[in-house]
Amino acid sequence: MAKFKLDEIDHQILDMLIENTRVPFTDIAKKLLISAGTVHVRVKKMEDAGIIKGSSLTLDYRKLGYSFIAYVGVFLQNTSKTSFVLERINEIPFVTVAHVTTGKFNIFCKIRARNTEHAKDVIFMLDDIEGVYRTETMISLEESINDKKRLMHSIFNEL
Amino acid sequence: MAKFKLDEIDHQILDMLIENTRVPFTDIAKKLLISAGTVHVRVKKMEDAGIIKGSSLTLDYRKLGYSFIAYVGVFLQNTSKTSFVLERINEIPFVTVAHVTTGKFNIFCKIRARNTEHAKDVIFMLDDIEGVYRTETMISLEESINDKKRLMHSIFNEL
DNA sequence: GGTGAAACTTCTAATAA
DNA sequence: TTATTAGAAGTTTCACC
Repeated sequence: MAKFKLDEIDHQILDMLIENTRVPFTDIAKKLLISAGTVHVRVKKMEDAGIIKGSSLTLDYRKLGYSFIAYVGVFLQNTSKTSFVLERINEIPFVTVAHVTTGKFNIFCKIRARNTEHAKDVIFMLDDIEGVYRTETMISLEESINDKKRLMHSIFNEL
Repeated sequence: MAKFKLDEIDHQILDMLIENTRVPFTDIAKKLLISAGTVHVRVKKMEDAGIIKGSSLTLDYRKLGYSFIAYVGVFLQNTSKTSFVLERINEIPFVTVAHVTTGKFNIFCKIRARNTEHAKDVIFMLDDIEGVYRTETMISLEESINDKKRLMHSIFNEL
């Protein structure tokens, strides 16, 4: 995968958009002392290059009644069943992220649920999938860090 | 935490914005057969209520040269050191997420790095934090699922 | 590459229903 | 609560640096 070259202006644009995707290009232009047209062209270029894959809202799931987060490690009976199991996992909407991993687990999921009762149901669904040997759950007591922006800064400073 | 009431219109608006935060309100209005002003008022209401916490770009970190993802479980010598350790972890920009957890680990992190070499450095930084007993790493071979929208649909259908 | 201005589109807030 | 509307603001294109 080729590393795309971004210059300082691109970095600054991404930096502002990462914090708020709806910040007007005219504001970005003003801050960076360039024209709004330039911002537009550069954003488009980054979209075309696939650097910017999309944008999404950050919602407060607690306020929607979903305050439970857990990570669930999945052990398979046999790694050849990985894609089958992933397909089944994909049918459970409360699993928001899943990775195939090396190390302790074969598959590693993040789940979101209303409460412990509901989480239990979700974990049982995972346990019940054919090919799953057992699971191990880590309940999140607190999401302490969640920071895209800091990473971005490091990436910028290194490039 | 009170559960905020969203009606079908709100759901649909969120649904469209989750996929693309820059979709014009006029487009949303057209699709839902309401006025753009109404879309505006409803989005503002959801922002004021804190349901919508913000928006962010989805970037392709691989294209930026960061294709390595791992989860790292941290064992502490003593849980009383949790907040101290979290502060130190927070100084490592390549740790993008951290949760305090029950279960196997005391703290659970997600890291992003350029490659295995770089990941090793990051993990060593975690290991070196005072109060950290040891760590356990799970390397992501493949991010198979990452879907906010599906969760949103379930939340909508349940409310 | 970038600019600046024109043409076009969207947003927003006030008013009315 | 929702719709309309009109002025303000933002986006996008393009001829020209």
